[in-house]
Amino acid sequence: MVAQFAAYADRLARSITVDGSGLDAPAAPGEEPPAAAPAGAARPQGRAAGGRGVPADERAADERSRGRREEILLAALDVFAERGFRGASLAAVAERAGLSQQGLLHYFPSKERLLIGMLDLRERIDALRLLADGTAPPRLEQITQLAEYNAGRPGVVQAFTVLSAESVTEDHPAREYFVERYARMRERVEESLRAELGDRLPGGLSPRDAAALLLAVQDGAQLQWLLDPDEVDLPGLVAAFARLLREDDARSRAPRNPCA
Amino acid sequence: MVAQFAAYADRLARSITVDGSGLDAPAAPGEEPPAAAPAGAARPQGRAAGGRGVPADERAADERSRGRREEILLAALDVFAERGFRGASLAAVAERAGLSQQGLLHYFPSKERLLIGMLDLRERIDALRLLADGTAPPRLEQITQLAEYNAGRPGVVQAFTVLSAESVTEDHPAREYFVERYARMRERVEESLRAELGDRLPGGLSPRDAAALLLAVQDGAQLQWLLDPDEVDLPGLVAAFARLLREDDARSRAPRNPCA
DNA sequence: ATTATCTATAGATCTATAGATAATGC
DNA sequence: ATTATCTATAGATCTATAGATAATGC
Repeated sequence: MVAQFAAYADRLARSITVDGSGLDAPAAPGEEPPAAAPAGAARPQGRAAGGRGVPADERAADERSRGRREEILLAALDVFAERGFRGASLAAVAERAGLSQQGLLHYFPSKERLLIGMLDLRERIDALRLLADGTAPPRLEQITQLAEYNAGRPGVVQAFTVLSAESVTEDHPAREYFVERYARMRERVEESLRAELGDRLPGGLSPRDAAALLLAVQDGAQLQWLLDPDEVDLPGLVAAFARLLREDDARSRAPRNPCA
Repeated sequence: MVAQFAAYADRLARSITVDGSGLDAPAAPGEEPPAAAPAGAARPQGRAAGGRGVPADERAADERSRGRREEILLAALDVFAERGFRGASLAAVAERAGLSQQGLLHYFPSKERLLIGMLDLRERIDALRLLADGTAPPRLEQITQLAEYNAGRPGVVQAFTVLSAESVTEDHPAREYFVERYARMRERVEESLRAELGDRLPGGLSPRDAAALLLAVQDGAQLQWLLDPDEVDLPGLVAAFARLLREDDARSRAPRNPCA
């Protein structure tokens, strides 16, 4: 399943490099991933890879370099998803990206910087996705759709599930990233829920707690789904929780005693 | 925080070895953990460790060996919590347990077997805990209390958060364990919810989905709590979700149209 | 000159095996 | 004889540095 993601992400990254689009072109179902670069099949020296179809401009070298960097970052996402940060080796990422380990270190001076670079790229991709959805705070409906979207990208889900949990371990380079990411997301989701459902939620739940719960449900459901995709319906679970939050929206707004 | 757990677990393991009790003696708040065995401070050769206060019987050697094994397993839990399975070294576990790496391999012939052994021990401890609570299916209230209990044992929580996520990676020795653990827990919690709340839950939620969601909430909230304990109230979130499930328990049991 | 690569390698781990030594318990 | 340990070490990695080589673009 990781390979399937790689196919999508590969095209995605190319498009982002070129013009920042490509986010509306999900992988056609059943489409075969491109054959992975065979081990040792490094391209001819000096032949940069990123520029397919890019009009040459004054920053051609930059563009090429950026394309290569992103290829490496996508390989890193892939390998970190498969083995975690500690379990992945630079050599494995390099092989996936089709260059030598030392070639990789030319772009990212350390394994840690590679991880940070990969998380930054995902951040930019996600930001683009959100922009495409407009600038209004995301509605509950859209958050639910995210689970649907994620169910088609097991590689990304797996990378984030593995890395976020790993990040709580000692001296993990992504710890700060995840602490801030969750704080930011709690804020954002709280705001959305408040805008959409008001301050009064079922069970006397505060929008703040509901936000944390919604994120918790996503993460927890993803873990169960990764372990047993046939038994666990990821989008179904997230949608069910969303229904719970909306449940007596109508009822609680109705007068307490309809008979009076 | 891991050290704090170690203090508790140490005593716990001793008691379990001796008579299977000790589960009702949680660590006194503020109690200092015993100083960790300093590196290299191996005990005198041939002096087994597990038998403190154990009446000598015909299986004295077994008992001693079991005590030592459990000491090692508790060290393993500790180290795996801190670094994950892939990030932990046998030498680190051995040092924590106060023997050499090769001494450790005398008890567990491989790192994989050490992990399995550790998970098995937790399983047995949890089973004892459940037995102490009686044989009836756990009520929602008790499941909520579990979060409270867990909030005082960050080491165990961290070990399970890290290892369960890591287990979705390639060829991870705990994958099967976690697949089965979650399947089993979904069944058990579903049964409990059905017994307590019936088949009709808020939002048209099925007891099956509610069970998966409850586990997801626990795991997801634990992750956020591990990353930022000051910002995230673990037991509070789980209790809030439980309230959501019970929310219109009374209301939905009432006749649909109270005015008729 | 800069950029993209590579080969070679130092230095640190890491898992696991081999085989020795000492104490315990029949 | 069995059990608990240790020392020594093989063999495999793994990260990162040093320094060479080739192509590109001023």
